[in-house]
This record gives sequence, structure tokens and C-alpha cells, in this order.
Amino acid sequence: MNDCCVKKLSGADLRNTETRAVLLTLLHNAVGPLSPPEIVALCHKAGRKVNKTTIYRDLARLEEAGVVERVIVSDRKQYFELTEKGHHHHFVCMECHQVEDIRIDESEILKQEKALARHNGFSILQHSFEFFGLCKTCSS
Amino acid sequence: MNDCCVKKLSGADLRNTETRAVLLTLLHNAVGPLSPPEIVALCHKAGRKVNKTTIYRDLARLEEAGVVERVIVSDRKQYFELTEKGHHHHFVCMECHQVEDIRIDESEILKQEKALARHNGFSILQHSFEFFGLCKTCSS
DNA sequence: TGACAAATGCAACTAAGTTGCTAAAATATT
DNA sequence: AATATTTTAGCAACTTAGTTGCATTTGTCA
Repeated sequence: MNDCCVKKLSGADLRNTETRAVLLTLLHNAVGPLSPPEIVALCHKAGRKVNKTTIYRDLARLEEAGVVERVIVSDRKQYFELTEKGHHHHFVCMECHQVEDIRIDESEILKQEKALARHNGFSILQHSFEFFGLCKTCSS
Repeated sequence: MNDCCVKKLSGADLRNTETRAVLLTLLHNAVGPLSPPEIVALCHKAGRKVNKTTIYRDLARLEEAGVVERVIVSDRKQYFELTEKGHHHHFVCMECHQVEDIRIDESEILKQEKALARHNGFSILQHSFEFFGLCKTCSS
């Protein structure tokens, strides 16, 4: 298990297991957020037999510990990514369904959020923007 | 069945059935998009016994016909709303999970979309913004 | 009214996600 | 290093959303 993983796990009071190392490595290498079924499939591909229950529970614990974040993507699945990736949004390819991280300037949006909250009487605590279209590969 | 529904259905080459009238009325009166299980529950509440299969199929046909739109909300369910409501976004209450329609000025965002697409090599065809927080009722 | 296509309901199915319980592995203790 | 303790893993069973095939019923139009 690499040092980075050990640090993340021990800092979170979680035991260092091979499954967690694989999980964190997968999330680390991913170009976008991963869903639990995707993670299970990738583990199996990497020769590691894991049960989906374990993945769901590990993700829940890592989320509690602040190591991963549950991400809001629109296709009726949960997604997770490393917290260290920071706040960003997603591009979803309508053809291959791949999800890519993207970063945008939010200054204008934050202004509008404030106005919205004031006007409608609710408080806005977070947001999620998704863009849909064809990715580089699928559009060429 | 009210005139409005009849027009929507005949214009879409769909037969006028009581179930569809109820469905369209529910969507018409909703403050936000509805999920199929929600629609089934609301139908039953309104004294109309419908099978979920019918609702899923009716929604699919109405979507094809452009009468309703499949909406992208983040909680792993499909949602539908009347197309006539036009383009807008959603506010999701983190407490009661109610989804409300909201409208924002997108001029700044559209500019960024163009830049993003150019920069990353993909084409953006649609987007979906969701805001999360506490609704008027839940925050008071 | 009757023919025919469309719509409905039912049962059976898939897939994501959850929970309880037992077995196994990781850490702490001696 | 061996063992006690606690966490983690795996399995089976379950829930809910959503889908499909097929038989039956209902709209629509001649």
C-alpha cells in the first residue's frame, strides 16, 4: 500500500486494508467520479475480488472521514471522488456516459445564489452543475 | 378531461385516457418535477388505481411527443415536468427533499460553456444546475 | 356496432443499494 | 511472538426503481 493511502486511512482512524488501498488508488487515477458498481468492476478487473457491501461501507466511512465526497451526478447512481480534488463540476458524455471533471469561474453564480435565496426564502448550502454533450472521443 | 389535456394528447397522437388526464393535471399543478413513484402515489391518493408500468410508459410517450421532459435531479430518481414550463433549474431541500423550480440569468454561464467546450474539445448540448439547502418551511 | 390499434395490468425480471449476522483479518496487549 | 480485541469482509436476504413480455381491455374510426 502506498504512503499516501496509509496516511489517509490512519488519519481517518481506519485500518489499512488492501481493498481500501485499491479503492483509493482507483479514485486517485480516475478522470471523474466513480460509482460503487464501477468500483467493484474495476477491482475485479484488477484481480481483487471484493463484495459490493464492502465497497458501499468503505465509501460511507471514507465519506464520514472526509476523504471522499458523494457527488451529485444525474443518472440515478451515486458517485464518489477524492475530497482533495476540491470543488468542481462535471461534464457527462451523452454517448459513452463518461463523467469528466471540469472547473469554472463561479463568482457570477454565487451572486445569483444570494439573490435567489433572499428572494425565495430558502438557504442555499451547496450546488451541483452538470454539462451534457459529446466528449472529445465521441464527437470526432 | 379538461380541454388543455385533450389538446396536448391529440396533438401528440395519443389517446385520451383518464390516466393521462390525471397524470397531466398532476404535473400541471406540481411546484417542481415529479418522479414516477410520486405520480403513482398521487394517483392512488386521487382515487385512481394505476399500475406503475402504465405511468412509466405514458411518461415515455409524452416525452417522445415533447409534452413532458425528463429532468435531471440528483437523487437517483427520474423526474418529469411539463415542457411548457420552459428551461429552468431546481432547488432541492436537503430536509424534506422537495424539488422546486427556479429561474436564473444564464448569460454569464453560456459564455463559460463556450469557452469550456473550446478548451476541452467537447461539445456542450445541455446543462443542469441544482441548488441544495433548506426550503422556506424547513429553515423556519 | 364492430374491427383494429393502442393502452393497460400483471408477473417476472434486472440493477442499485441496504441490513443483519457470522467469519476473517488487522491492530493492540502482554 | 502469541493472543485478545475490535474492525472489516463476505454472504444472503431484502427494498426500491425501473423494464419487458404477454394477455386483456379500451379508444377510435369506419
